[in-house]
Amino acid sequence: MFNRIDKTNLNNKISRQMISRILSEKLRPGDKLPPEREMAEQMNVNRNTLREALRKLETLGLLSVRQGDGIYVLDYRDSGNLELLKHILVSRKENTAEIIYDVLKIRKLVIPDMAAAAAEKITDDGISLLRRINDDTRKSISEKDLEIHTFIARVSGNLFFMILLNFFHDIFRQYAHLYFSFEENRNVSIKFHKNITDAICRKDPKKAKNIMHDVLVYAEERMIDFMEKTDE
Amino acid sequence: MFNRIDKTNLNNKISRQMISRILSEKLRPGDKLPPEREMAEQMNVNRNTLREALRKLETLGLLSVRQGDGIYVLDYRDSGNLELLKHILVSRKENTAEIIYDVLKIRKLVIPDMAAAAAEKITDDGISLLRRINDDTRKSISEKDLEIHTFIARVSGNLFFMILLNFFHDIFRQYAHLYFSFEENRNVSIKFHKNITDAICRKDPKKAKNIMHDVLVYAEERMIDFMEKTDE
DNA sequence: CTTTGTTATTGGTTGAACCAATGAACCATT
DNA sequence: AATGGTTCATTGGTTCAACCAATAACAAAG
Repeated sequence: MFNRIDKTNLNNKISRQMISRILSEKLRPGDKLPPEREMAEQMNVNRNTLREALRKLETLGLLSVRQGDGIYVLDYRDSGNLELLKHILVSRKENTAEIIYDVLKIRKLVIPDMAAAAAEKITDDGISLLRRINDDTRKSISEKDLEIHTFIARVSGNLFFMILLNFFHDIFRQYAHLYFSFEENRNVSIKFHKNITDAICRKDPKKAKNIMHDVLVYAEERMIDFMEKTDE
Repeated sequence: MFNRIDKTNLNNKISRQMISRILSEKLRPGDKLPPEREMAEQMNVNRNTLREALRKLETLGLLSVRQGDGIYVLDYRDSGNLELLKHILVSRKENTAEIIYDVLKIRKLVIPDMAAAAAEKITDDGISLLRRINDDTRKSISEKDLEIHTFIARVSGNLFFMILLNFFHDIFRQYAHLYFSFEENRNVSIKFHKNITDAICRKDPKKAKNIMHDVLVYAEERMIDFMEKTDE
């Protein structure tokens, strides 16, 4: 009904401005920023507030802050992290599609093996839990999909899988509603939930991997359809 | 001769302490932290300094900070990112080996496809550049190895590959010196550099992928040897 | 030319004050 | 009873001014 009011904090605005300066290459790797006191004055904010923003950029791998020396811009291709990739997707509208394709490609590469690992490691308790999640009829398909994937990630026992899955969910969250609004996609998911649950509970890594791979290929195709349509 | 003096910044120490409290589950997901003023007093640091640390934890996906309400601990399995994984590896010594295995597994899954993508996308300019890097005799094998991988990542054109490669380098940096101290490993790398360069320059994605996969399997085995030895 | 000391610059930390969002309690209207 | 309005204490957000500490650049000494 109503749009969300933008209540982002000041230090958030500062960091977003600086990130966009770096991603748009107005600030280039190796560049030395003005002293904190000077930058704060230029932006008309307090130095402490600016420093909180700097700490964030530092954590994102965009800046190197050296006491007594100064603040330098890093090459995000060398030091950037996944958190940064999210920022790029919301700030740079031009290459969105290209980056999404790249992310889809790696998702297709990684997540099937996550399902295989889960099928290898699942315990009897895990099996009954997974079946219960799958049989639960109260939740929407979209919610159930998220829940099943998250559960599989945890069963895989590999923290790296969990982190990557979270990342993919963050990236594709905005498209989920669109995707599940089509009945055909919903039906594919219902079938997928049943099949992947069976494969994992039967401890069949190969089958789990194949099932996961197939559904990702399907989702990728739908995704590309969306992107091409919104391009027009 | 002398040990390095710990010159880490105060806000760094604060964030490390808080991270370790969360990872050791003294602070659990959903827990509400004391007010900033109170925490600052407990730690005997200034509130502004504490806030810089909080900003970092927030960026790492460990905390949710809400004005007027309070600060809450998030479940890092839901919201953590790769940067956090590095922190875990330096702070939690117990599961180091387990996490390293997990990382090795995903590296083996992803990086071969990066080589394949590079072989598909490389241009004539790229080919001559890669050959020049490979023929350069001034650099150490370790340096050249890093340079070749980084170049392949850039040629792949996939920012996600670059970020993951950086992550892997960060993780394994400390082991690189040990690895390249063995002549056998150095010889494997020399051969690998030659072969992967040839495959990519001949635009043979399949071969590039296989070569990359094989060398990662070899490195993984050596890595596991190291880990088992240091365990004893 | 190298080493050592000095100094200006720049990030790091501090304390106190005030602003702004939130939630809880209470009240008034319906 | 249920809903909306008001108030207030709590808590994060921002600002200001001052001082501490690391670094680089330069000068001085050898």
